[in-house]
Amino acid sequence: MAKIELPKKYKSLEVEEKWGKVWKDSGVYHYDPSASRENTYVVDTPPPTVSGSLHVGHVFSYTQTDVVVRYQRMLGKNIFYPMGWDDNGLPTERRVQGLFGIKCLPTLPYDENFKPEIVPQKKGKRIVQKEISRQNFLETCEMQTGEDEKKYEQLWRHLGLSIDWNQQYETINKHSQTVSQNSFLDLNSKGFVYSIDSPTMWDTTFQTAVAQAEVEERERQSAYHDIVIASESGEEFVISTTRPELLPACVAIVAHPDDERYQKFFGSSAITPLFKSKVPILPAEHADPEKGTGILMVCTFGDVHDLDFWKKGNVPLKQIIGRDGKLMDIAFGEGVFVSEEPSAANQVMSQLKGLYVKQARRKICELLSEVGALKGDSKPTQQFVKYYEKGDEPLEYISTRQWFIKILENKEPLLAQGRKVVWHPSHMIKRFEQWVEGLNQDWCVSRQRFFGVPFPIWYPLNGEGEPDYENPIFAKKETLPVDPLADCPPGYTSQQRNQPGGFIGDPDVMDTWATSSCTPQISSHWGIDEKRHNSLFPADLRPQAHEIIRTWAFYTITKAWMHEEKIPWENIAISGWVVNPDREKMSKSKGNTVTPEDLITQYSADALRYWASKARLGTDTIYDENVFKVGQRLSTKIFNASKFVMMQLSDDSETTKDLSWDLSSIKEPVDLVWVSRMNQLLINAKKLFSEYDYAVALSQIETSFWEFCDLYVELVKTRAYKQKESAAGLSALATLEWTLQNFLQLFAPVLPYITEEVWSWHYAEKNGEASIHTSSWPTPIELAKIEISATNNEADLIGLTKEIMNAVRGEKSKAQKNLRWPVETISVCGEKPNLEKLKLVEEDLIQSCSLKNSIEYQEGQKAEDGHFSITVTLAETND
RNA sequence: GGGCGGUUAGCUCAGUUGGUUAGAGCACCUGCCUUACAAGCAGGGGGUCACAAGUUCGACUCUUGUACCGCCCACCA
Repeated sequence: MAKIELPKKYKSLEVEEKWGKVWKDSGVYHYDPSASRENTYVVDTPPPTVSGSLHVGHVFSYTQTDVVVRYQRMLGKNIFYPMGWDDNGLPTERRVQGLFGIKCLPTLPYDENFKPEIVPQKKGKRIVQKEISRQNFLETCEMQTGEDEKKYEQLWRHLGLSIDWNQQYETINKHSQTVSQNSFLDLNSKGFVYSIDSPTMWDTTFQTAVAQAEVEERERQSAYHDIVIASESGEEFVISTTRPELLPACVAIVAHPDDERYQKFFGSSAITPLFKSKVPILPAEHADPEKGTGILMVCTFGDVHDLDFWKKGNVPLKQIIGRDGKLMDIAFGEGVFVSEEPSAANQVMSQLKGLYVKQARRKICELLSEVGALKGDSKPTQQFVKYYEKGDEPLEYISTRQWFIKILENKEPLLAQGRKVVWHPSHMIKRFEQWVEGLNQDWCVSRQRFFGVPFPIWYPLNGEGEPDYENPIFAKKETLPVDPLADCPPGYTSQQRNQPGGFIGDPDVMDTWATSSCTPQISSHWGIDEKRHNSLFPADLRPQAHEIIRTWAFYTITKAWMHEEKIPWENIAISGWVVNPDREKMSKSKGNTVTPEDLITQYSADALRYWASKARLGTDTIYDENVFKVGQRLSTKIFNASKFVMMQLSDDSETTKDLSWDLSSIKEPVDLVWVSRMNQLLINAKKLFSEYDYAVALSQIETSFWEFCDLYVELVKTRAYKQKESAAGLSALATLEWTLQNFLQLFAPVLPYITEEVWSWHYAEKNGEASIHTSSWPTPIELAKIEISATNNEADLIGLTKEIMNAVRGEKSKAQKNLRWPVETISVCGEKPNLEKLKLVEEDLIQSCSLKNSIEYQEGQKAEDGHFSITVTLAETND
C-alpha cells in the first residue's frame, strides 16, 4: 500500500469534532424502516428529565447502552435507537417558576404580550412570583425545555451516542399526548380505570394528588404531646400524640382490645378538650400497648391506620386540612362536627383556621396548655413520615376526586409479565417482584397540575350547573390529542362550556409516568401506524436505573399488558449509579459535580466512554478521574500502535517494491499461534457482548491489546521491517494488518472516535466500508496447519516466547541497561517438546533480544516457575 | 422488621463449573531517550481473599452463622 501521512500526536478534540460532523451528515446511524423485525434491534431509550443540565451519571448509563447498540449494529442489525425528552411534568414547572419568577393561575386570561424574563437569583431572597395564565405558563415551559433539549443533544452527539436523531420525541409534544390519551381511552374501554372521590395522598405545596410510587419516607424530628382527655364518666387518661392539631378531626379513641388499662372505657365515649366533641372509645388491633400511653386518637387522617379505620365505615370523615395545607374554617355543631359546646369550639377554631399544619400545632398546644389539658413538656422523637419525593412538606390524606388504574386486582398477571422479561443483572427482578407484591393502592394517575397531558374527558353539567362525574364524556380517538379546557366534547358547542346543561373540561393532567410508561408505544406509533408498531414493538432493550424499577419499568410492563397482553421489551438492563468516593450518589444538589462538557474537553469522549464501559450492569461506580486518564492513554496507545502497523504495511520507499499479501500469507508458527489467540478472543468477546457483559469483554480485549503491543509487536517488528519481501515478512505483515483490524473493531463500541479515525487511514478502503461502525463484527479465521502443537494451551508458543523475553528484559533491567543492549548468550534448559517449539521462533527472538549468537538448548530440569530454566549473559559493551 | 447486593493489594476493581504459588490498572520504588508511542518501555515491592464454623484430598469460590457497608421495601399515635 502507498505511504500515508500520519500526525505525530493524537489530538482527540479535533478528531472527535471531525467524526461528529461526518456521522451527522452521513446518516450512518439512521433506522431503516424497510428491514425485517428479526434483523432490527430496538431500544426503548430513557427520556431524561429536562431540568437544565445533564450530569456525569447520565454520561455513565447512556454510554453503556450505546456500547450495546454499537455492538448490535456491527452484528449487522438495523438499529432503532431513538431519543426522547421528558419535559412533561412537575420538574419543568418548578424550574420555569424559579427561573422566570412566574406562577400559573388558571383563571387569568391569556396575555399575548407576555415575555418571560430570567430573574436573577439572590441568596436568601424569596422571589415574588408573578401570576400568569395557564396558556402563557405552558408556552414558557415549552420554550425553556426546547432550549435545554438542544444543549442535551449537543452533549450526546459529542459523547458519540449513535442515536438516530430523526427519532426524537418530547413527552409533552402532540404525538406523545395522542399516544398517552389513546392509552387512557384504551384502558377505559378495557375496564382498567375508574374515578372516585376518596381520601388520597396529597401534597399541599404542589396541591396535587400523588401515587404510591412517588412517595418516599423521610426521618424527621418530631415530638410527642401528652393530651389529657376525659371520659364520659369524668375519668381522665392521657393520649400521647405527634399530631395534636388533628384534635378537631378526632373521630374516635382506641386502645388494644387486650389492654386492661382501657378495657373499662370500651363502649363509652370521651369528650375532647377545647372542642368538646363526643367521640366513641373503641378497641382496635393496631393500637400497640407498648407505644406511648397505649391509647390514641383516630383522626381524619393522621396516618394509614386512621384511613383503614375510616374505610371500615364506623366513623365519620372530619376533613379539617384543606388542599393548600391550611386548616379550614369548621363550624362545630353542624353535621359530623359534633360538640357539646359549639360556641366554645368555634371560638377555638377561629384561632386555628387559615394556619398551616405546623403553625396550628403550636397554636393548639398553647390553647390546650391554657385549659390545663396539656400534660408536661413535649418529648422529642425521630419519626418516619411520608413525603412526595419532590416535595418538602409531609403528605396529607385529603378527599378529592381522582382517576385510578386498577393495579391491585392484577398483581398476578403483572408479576408473570415481569418474569417474561430478561433482567440484566438477573437479581434486579427481585426489586420488581417485591414492589408489586407490596403494592396496596391502585395507581392514581390524575394530577392537579398544568404542564402535562390532559385527560381526554369532559363532564356534563346538570340544570344546577353541577358536574356529573359518573358519566364522563370521552374524546373520540380520531380527534386526539384534545385539550378539554379548549376543545369541545362531541355534540356540544363552545357556548355551553361551564353553563348549566352544558359541560366542563377535566382540569387535571396525567401523572408524568402515565405518559412515560408508553415510551415504547410512543416510538412505535401505536394506535397511529400499525405497520410501524408491529415492526418496533415489543422492543429489544430497555435500559434504566434501578431506583425507577417501581415506576418506569413497572408501569411500562403494566401498560403493555393492559393494552396488548404483551411484554414491552425482551430485555431490561439496569445500570448502576455513579457515586462519590464516600459512596454517596453523585447528584446535582450535592454541588460536587463537574459538567460532562468540561470532562470531555479535558479527557476526550472516548476516555469517558471507557470509564463508563468498565462498570458492569447494576454495579455502582466510583467517580474517578484516574480511570478517564487510563482511557485516554488507551486511545493514545491505539493511535501509536496503529501508526506503527501502517508504517510496516507501507511500501518501502527506497525499493518502491509493491508488496502483496493476504490471510493465506500467515505461515510463520508464531504468527499462526498469535492468530489462534485472537480467534479465541473473538469468540469470547462476542459471547460476552451478546450477554450484555461489555465490561468483561472490554477488559479481555484491553489485556490482549497490551500484550499485542508489548509482546507480539516487539517480537516481530524486525521481521516485518527488514524482511518485507520474504514469506516470513509477509506473514508478519498479514498478521499485523489482520490483528489491528480486529482490535479496532473490538474496541469500536467503546471507543468510537479513535477506532473510526484509524479505520479511515486504511481499512475503510480495504473493506469497502466507509465507517467502522457499520462494518461486520469480526469472526475467527481458519488457520493453516501447524507442524507441531504450537497452539497447545498448556504451553503455547507465545507463552514460551514470553518466558524468554521476560528473562532477557529482567536481566537488562537488573543491569540497568537499555533494552537494545546486546546479549552474548541465552541458554535454555527444559523439556524436549518445549525446546522444539521454541526453535520455531528463534529468529524473531534473536532480533527482539539483540542476541549475538544462537540460542543454546539443553534438555533437562526446568525452573519451578516456568517451562524453562534460562541463563542470560549480557555483552560487555554496546557495539 | 423483610428483601437484594457487596466486603479480595494503599485506591478502583477482575477472579469462569472448587484445583498448583490469588490477578489487573492506578499509586509507590528502581532503571531505560528504544527509529509506533516519555501521553512511552522494562523491572520490582505490596494481600491471613471481613470473621467463625462446616462440607471436601483440596475453599476467594459451596453451606450455615456473625459483623460491617450500600440500596430497595414496610412499620412506628
